[in-house]
Amino acid sequence: MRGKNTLNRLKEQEREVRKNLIIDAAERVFSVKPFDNVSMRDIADEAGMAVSSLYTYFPDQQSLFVGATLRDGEILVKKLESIIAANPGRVNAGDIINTFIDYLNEHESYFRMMTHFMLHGSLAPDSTEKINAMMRRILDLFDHVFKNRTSDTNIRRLSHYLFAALNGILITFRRYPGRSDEEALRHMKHIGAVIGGMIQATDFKKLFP
Amino acid sequence: MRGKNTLNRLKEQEREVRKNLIIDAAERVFSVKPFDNVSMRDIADEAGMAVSSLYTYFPDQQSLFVGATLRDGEILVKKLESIIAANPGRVNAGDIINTFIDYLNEHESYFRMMTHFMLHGSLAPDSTEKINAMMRRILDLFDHVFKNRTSDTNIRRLSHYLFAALNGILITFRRYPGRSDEEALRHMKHIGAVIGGMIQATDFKKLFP
DNA sequence: TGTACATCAGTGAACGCGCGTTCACTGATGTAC
DNA sequence: TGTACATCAGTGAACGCGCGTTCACTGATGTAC
Repeated sequence: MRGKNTLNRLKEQEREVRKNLIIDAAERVFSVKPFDNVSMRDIADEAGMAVSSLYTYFPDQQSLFVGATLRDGEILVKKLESIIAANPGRVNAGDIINTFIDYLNEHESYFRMMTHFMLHGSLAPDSTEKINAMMRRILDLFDHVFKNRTSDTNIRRLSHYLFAALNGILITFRRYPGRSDEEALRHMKHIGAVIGGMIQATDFKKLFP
Repeated sequence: MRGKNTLNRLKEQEREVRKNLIIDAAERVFSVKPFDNVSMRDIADEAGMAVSSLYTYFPDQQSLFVGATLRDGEILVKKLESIIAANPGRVNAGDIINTFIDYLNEHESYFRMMTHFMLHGSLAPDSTEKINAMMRRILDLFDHVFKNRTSDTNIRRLSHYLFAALNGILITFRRYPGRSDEEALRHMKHIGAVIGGMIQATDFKKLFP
């Protein structure tokens, strides 16, 4: 019995490793092709396995895509948490903004999926719930930027603003035609700095009493 | 000769009318289905004609989609222009923001296409140029919000910020799960008001010298 | 006015293609005796 | 230790489907004489 459990546990771990390898491959494909054009065949090729093997680890395509989103989202949340933990009293807007931009710029997969889900809306109910839960966690972390600077209702609204504005920067300038990736990133950071500067300079208690 | 020209001119006008009817139908479909899932068959059905007839007016699907984008963009530009013309000295950020949000909220097609092109990037060169030209016109109009409030370089950067932030609002909250369309629009206006308020309150000369 | 012909918007069926997914099978590994 | 059997990740070929696009054709309208 005991031996059997150990074996099952090892098998389960092995399964997780494979799942992650598949997601790794998927992300490499995402960085090259538009999200909606990525096929199960593309991912299988990149992972060096047969298409049908993907279905051993993910019941269907959407599960694979959502799995990748959640894995990446988890990492982003951890990064934001560590920034906040480093300076809990006074969280710097610029640090949060730059971390967010860097992360979404690097992790094409996460960025593409988020916008994809936002634009399409239709998603299996439990997937929607998982993605929403993650968005709420990110908003909770954004709240720290505005803490003690205005009422609680306004804090959440400002986090929504920050989240929307950052998404907008990525979507609008990530693939700005005629610009290299480095130029695009630099430009996004500049615009991010505009947001950060305005947030730090604004007296929210006075502006939204 | 003269008669022939008149006939040709009438035919050309008739052609434009048909093109617009097709685009009207396409927009009705866009408002119901995700942009990437709209097929030529959908549009033909909605327009009440055979699929093959669409090709009498548009050489291919992308031309039809770009045609719709440009037509809608033109209307948005006109609206923004009239706001600016009404009060050229001191353009109110809130008016511009609300017009933009209302328009993109109503014209699903324009909104979806803009984000689609932004996310995919790959587009026939002359289509890219046309869409970019329109984006530049919109940015030029946004410039008026910041005119005389900072240096010219900063003005353009602020217009980029405003454009990105507004796109982000639409993409993030247009289809917020569990909210009705009216609630979503109200929320977007609220966040838009945050942006407008901050823009009006910020002393850009001091913040970005 | 009547007839033969030209034009051309619009049609319906068909095309090839890539997609997500399924399934009978393989073959390596572990287990039982 | 050797043999028969069970398990199961991984395979390759096939499935049905919806897509964008093409094309030979139709039929109404206009033109020439």
